[in-house]
Amino acid sequence: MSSRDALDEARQLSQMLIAISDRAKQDFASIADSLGLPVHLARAVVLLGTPAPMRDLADQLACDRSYVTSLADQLEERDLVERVPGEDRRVKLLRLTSKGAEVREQISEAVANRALVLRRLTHKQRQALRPLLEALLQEDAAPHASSR
Amino acid sequence: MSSRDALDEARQLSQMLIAISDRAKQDFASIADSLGLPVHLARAVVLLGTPAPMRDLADQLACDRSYVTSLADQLEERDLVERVPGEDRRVKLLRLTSKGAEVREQISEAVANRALVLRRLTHKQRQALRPLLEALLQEDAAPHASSR
DNA sequence: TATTGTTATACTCTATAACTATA
DNA sequence: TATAGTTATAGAGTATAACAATA
Repeated sequence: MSSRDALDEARQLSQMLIAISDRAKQDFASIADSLGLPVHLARAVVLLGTPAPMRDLADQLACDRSYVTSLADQLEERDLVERVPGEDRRVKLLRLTSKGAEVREQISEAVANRALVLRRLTHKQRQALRPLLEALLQEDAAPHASSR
Repeated sequence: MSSRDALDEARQLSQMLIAISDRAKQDFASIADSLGLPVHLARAVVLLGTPAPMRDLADQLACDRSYVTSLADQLEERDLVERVPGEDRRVKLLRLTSKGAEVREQISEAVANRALVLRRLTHKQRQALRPLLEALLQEDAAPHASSR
């Protein structure tokens, strides 16, 4: 019975967390949209605060290198990014153009301003929230003998 | 300056929330996978706790009716769901078969057991978390004159 | 006329495999 | 031989549009 309650509580909290993050993603999508960008391009722009090898971007986006090629093509078409040669001559870095940097600034500011955590929580509540989120994000420790 | 800090804090917290929900989704995906189900079918099974018109499922999944047709086909192939006629003769209800109900029970239990909120938080922490999440999920109230 | 579910079709996002140029 | 980026192609997931049956 109390175990059942715990499971229900877990389900509820999990669903709330997912709903919250879905909202945050919607917010991001609508910001990207207001700038005329598909979400995946906006994400890439945000990640390119500093010029990076295409390979690194693939790692950060957890996607294939070939997909980064297509992202880079789209970003170049929009004049947001340019490919610049790396030291290792196999490598190409993606670097924001000045327009790209401007767009990145706009996204970044809009995201922060619309953030649910700012609109809905007081400073004190945010302070209370952080350690809870940190606990949730702990890496799986050396698994207990019993689990799994 | 303190405004800048607030924006950084907002970014951090938002990213943490998204990371947490991504994990929860990964967990769900791996549960679905362990039962041999694609995620979208597992989600549908979870939603079908009680028989529902295909139209309702489309609303809950926020997808097109035509896509529900294809979900229903796949679920029927696996003998998890059957189409039963509704009162309104245009309507078909999706109802879990006994196998479907069993699978639903398995998913539900696995989800709750693996839930990060149970694995990482104490009871007290969960109690502290809930009101914060509730605040984050408040509907947008009558917008302030200033906003937007 | 409007709505439910279906069918056929097409699109978007992303991956895989094979290729090139370097290392 | 292994790695970075590219190309061509294919797949999964989902939508759109037109349709039949019913309301």
